[in-house]
Amino acid sequence: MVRIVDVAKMANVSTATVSRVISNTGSVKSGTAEKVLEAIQKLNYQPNLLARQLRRLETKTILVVVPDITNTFFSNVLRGIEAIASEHGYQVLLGDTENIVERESGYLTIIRQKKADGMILLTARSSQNLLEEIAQEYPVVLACEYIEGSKLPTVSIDNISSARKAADYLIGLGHKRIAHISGPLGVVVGRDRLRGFQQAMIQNGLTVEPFLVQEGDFTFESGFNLMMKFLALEHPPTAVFAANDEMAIGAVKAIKSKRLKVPEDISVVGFDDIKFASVFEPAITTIAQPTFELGKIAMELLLKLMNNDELEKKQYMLEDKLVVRESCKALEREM
Amino acid sequence: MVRIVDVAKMANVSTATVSRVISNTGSVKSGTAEKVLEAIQKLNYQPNLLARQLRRLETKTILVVVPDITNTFFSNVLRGIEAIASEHGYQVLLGDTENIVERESGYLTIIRQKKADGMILLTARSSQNLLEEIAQEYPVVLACEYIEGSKLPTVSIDNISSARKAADYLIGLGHKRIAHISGPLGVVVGRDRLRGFQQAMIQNGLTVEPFLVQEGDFTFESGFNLMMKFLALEHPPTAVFAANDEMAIGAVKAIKSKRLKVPEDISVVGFDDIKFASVFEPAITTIAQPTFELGKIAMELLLKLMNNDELEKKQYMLEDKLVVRESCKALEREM
DNA sequence: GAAGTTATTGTAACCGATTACATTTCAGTG
DNA sequence: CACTGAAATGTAATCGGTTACAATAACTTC
Repeated sequence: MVRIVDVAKMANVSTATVSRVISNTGSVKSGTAEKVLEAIQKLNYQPNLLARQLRRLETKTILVVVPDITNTFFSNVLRGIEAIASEHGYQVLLGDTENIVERESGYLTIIRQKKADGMILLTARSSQNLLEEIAQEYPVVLACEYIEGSKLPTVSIDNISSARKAADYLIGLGHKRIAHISGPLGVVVGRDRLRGFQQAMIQNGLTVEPFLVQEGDFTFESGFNLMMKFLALEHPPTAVFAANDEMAIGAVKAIKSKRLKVPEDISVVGFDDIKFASVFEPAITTIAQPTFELGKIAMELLLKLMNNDELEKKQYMLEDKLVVRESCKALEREM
Repeated sequence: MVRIVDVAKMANVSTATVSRVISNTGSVKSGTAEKVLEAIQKLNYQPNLLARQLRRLETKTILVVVPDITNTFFSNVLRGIEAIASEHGYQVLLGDTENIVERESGYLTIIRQKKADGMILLTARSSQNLLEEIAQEYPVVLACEYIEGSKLPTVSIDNISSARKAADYLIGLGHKRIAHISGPLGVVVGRDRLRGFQQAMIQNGLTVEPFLVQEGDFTFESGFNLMMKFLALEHPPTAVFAANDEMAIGAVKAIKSKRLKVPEDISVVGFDDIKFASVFEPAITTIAQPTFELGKIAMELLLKLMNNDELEKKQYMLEDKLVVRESCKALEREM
């Protein structure tokens, strides 16, 4: 391995000078700099980052914890994060919890071990205490999911109002028996989207039938299975709001498996606007979150935290929008 | 920040003893160990990994470079890698090139800077020389894509024979005018799948019409656009083999946009078996690669390389299989 | 109880860079 | 030409652990 001393020796200078040339700090005569650069070239020298980082006590790495990297929603947020990160010379270490809660806390220790300068959580399901404790000491930003009553810096959409928007849309189309396939209720987004759904129903004078709210786990399969439950009813709902697109697509598949049609027989609304939502047939009407933007702002926030800059604002709520496609239809007949 | 000396002081021992307790090496009296552990607890001490790694000259981190993390094919391979990696105490640093070739070489320097002990490339599009040079000095494993004539440790399927298998299937169904939407021909997988297609055609006495082979770039959009070109022909092909599922789905969408049906009017075969291939309608007939397994074996290979173990075998070819679903149909009438 | 082992603990060098501080070089000035 | 201040360079401490080696303690054996 080529070390800085090897370069120094070859160029006939001290390691300090080499270091100065590399990092472009301090003053070095142009002649000397040339000699050094030449030696670096010749030896194909690459500074050992571990050593540098140890000395500077920073890693120029941030950790991003994702619940499911397979989901394009998260990978798109990730891209927003990466764009800003690399702009500022930061590398992104990815942690995929695969929806296993325990893995999350595993990743929390990475930051305590100084393998990363900060972290962005796209999932926050582990104990709030642990999280707040870590956030006291290290720069942490929550994106997409937030924790009620917590003062952690957060970037997200307003899941309650978004869900309300989705339900309002169905109600506006004349639907009255509307079912909801929720996300896991142990997770804030799951609860919030349910709450938004309930608010919309109540505000419009509709009742939320307990059986028409079923708890899913954000997977395609759960969407399929829960929809099958609804379909087994004597009077199935005329519309379904699923808490994410994967479950919405699962629901559509279930409906089709019963030889019913979407949207003619049953309308379906999803959430997230994953890539596939527009490709699927029928194309899924859904709530689009500004994924890239979410990632971008989260990273910018984290940069400020790591710099100890003053934050004008700690919680950001971004605008989502309802993307109307083909999976919903106005209710004509009574069921 | 709590350092090892703080623990040592509190427990009234030397740093060496503390270190021994932490890493469970050497002998320490159980009484002393207890004192140390207590101090660690009390101070909430976490060893600084940078320092440890610098001393040990290892990072316990591997780098995985992916062309597109949004593609479930790659994220599934990644899961295989992660499973084995974490089993052995390794962390996975993810690099997403977003299909930009230059980014790949950017990631290559990470390993030279000792930020990772080894790397697995799920894409190998940059200069072969650079790659071989790096591989001389550092542990590198290629997965999914391989480089012709290179002696790098590789795990992949046999793209040529797989593509032949796909084409043979269409030929077996009676198709004669078969088109191919290839991957980028600058990439080995792209070339190999094309070659397999050509071999199958020729072996079955069919001609490969030049216009019926179009070069795509693995995106949904390119599949759509190229299929539109085929559809503009006076005699469109009766079957299409796309070099990946995204393009296959794009092709199906194009076909449907012309009010034609899959598979009744045109049969389509994809490649990779991404999650969505089975959900899409019609469900796409495709070549399934053992993704998890690919990742697993790649990581096992890398572990051996990093350990300087003898490799019994450097190139692994895994079995793929043709998954027959709904997107193909036997040709009945002549077109 | 002395000699010989073995178990336990401590001291200090080391990993490879960065950087505060010290020293040398050099240009400019009176 | 001596003097001054700035520029260029060097020396050595430092980051926070690990570990080779040295020193000490504890235990056997005769």
